[in-house]
Amino acid sequence: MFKIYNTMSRSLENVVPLEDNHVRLYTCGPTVYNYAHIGNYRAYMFEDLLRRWIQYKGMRVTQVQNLTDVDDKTIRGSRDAGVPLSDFTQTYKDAFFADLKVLNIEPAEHYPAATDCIPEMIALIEKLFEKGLAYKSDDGSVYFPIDKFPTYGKLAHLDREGMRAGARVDQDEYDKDNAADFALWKAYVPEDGDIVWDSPWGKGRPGWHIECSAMSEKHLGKTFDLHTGGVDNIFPHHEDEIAQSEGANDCIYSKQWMHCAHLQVEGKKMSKSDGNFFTLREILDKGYTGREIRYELIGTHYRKSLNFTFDSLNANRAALARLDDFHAKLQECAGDTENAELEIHLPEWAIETEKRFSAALDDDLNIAGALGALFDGVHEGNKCFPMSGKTAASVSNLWKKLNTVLGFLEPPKEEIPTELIELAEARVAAKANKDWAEADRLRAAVAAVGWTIQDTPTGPKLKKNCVNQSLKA
RNA sequence: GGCGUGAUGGCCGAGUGGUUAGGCACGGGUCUGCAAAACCUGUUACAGCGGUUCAAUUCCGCUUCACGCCUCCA
Repeated sequence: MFKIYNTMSRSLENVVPLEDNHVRLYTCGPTVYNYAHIGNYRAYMFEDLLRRWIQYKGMRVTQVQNLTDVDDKTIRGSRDAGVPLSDFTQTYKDAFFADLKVLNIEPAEHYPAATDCIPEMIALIEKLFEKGLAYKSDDGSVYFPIDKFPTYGKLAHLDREGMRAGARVDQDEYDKDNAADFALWKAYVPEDGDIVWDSPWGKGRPGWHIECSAMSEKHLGKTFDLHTGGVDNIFPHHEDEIAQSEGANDCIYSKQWMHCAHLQVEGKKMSKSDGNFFTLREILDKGYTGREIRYELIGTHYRKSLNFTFDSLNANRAALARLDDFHAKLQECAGDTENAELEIHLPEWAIETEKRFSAALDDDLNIAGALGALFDGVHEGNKCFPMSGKTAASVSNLWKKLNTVLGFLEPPKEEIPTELIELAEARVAAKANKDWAEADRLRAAVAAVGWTIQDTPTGPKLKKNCVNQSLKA
């Protein structure tokens, strides 16, 4: 049974879909005003592991991830760039999807953009008016009166006393009944330029929180199974979504909530002034691959803050190389063994590996435990080489199956340059003549262009070295 | 002020009331022309102080330290 830590109940709970065998999942997506940073991708990576694990358990997933393409930042960005909002955000939408590919994050089923769902948001706000859960202020904006929603604060576990009015907001600056009331609809201001929609309450644009309430309902219904995001979303964003949706629909919004901790870089909170702020692209430019970054981002339990460092990124290369080596040997032994009913040829240690792997991920996505099991399996498997074709092929099948969850087990295909193959062949000849000096010279020549020759019983093997080993921040 | 996390060996990181996590790095050995990889093997940790217990890194309390949230940041 798959157990997760539900932020709402603050306890471990089984994942049992409301609809038979179908998990409906809402994951808060990016605000497309810039290239997403690796902290963003930590969250999306956690959600990727989550959806892949649900599928591994034999359930179907419908995931919705919203794209916030209208808000203060996108409007400011498009104005500064002097391009229309839709052009401005399109650049970053495209970049986002390209990044997901690089990281091998499985696409969600729906990526609704806020600007495509304005009518749904307006309808939801109208409903809140009918229930007395919305009011228009003197500035023309529409707010949600949290005092009229008794359970406000149930997710964040904040009470009215805890939310000290004026703690960080000057009450006088607002035309709200209560400083903690949040905007459902923001009245038009000149800085918004041509970014404006008509509504029953006048021109303006939607507030941020209403977006997710409207889009989740559109694609997943009034009640769905799981809602996720970064811990910083717990309050106020998710709390406000609950107030809006449960206030309007009188039913539970999301049955369970999961939140991932933040990512730090070199032990500190990412910030531009500390020089440790990185977009995915910047890490790639330093010579790391999407696969290596995936391994780094997925490898720490989602509720623990992840310290992203270049040292650990470098260490990951060695770990991945160990996995790749095992994989390569497996392929070699499997050859083109036919694939029928290979499961029955799984050796005991492989069965044990799968068992431990599953038990770990079932336990609130204990990825470190799962990886421990995987590496133990590699260790056991390494002792068994050379394996029979059938055994290797069935272990290889298990490897593929585990990779549907991990997404980094298939090594990238490397084309070996023909001149290197020639060098390796020349070296075989030199070795046959016991001309060790020439053999070493040829090996050095291969090494000079970033490749390694490994002598094996079946001849030399060429492997590309990890690139840019010494790169640092 | 309120709410809430966490402190594990050189580094990263699981887990457990008494029995090997794992990865990286490092040392020794086997194999190899030499390497590489693999295998064998070594270093044996749970912030501090109390308490519960036959037994605590694991449960409870306190202390110290670090971190997060308390209005739009994943």
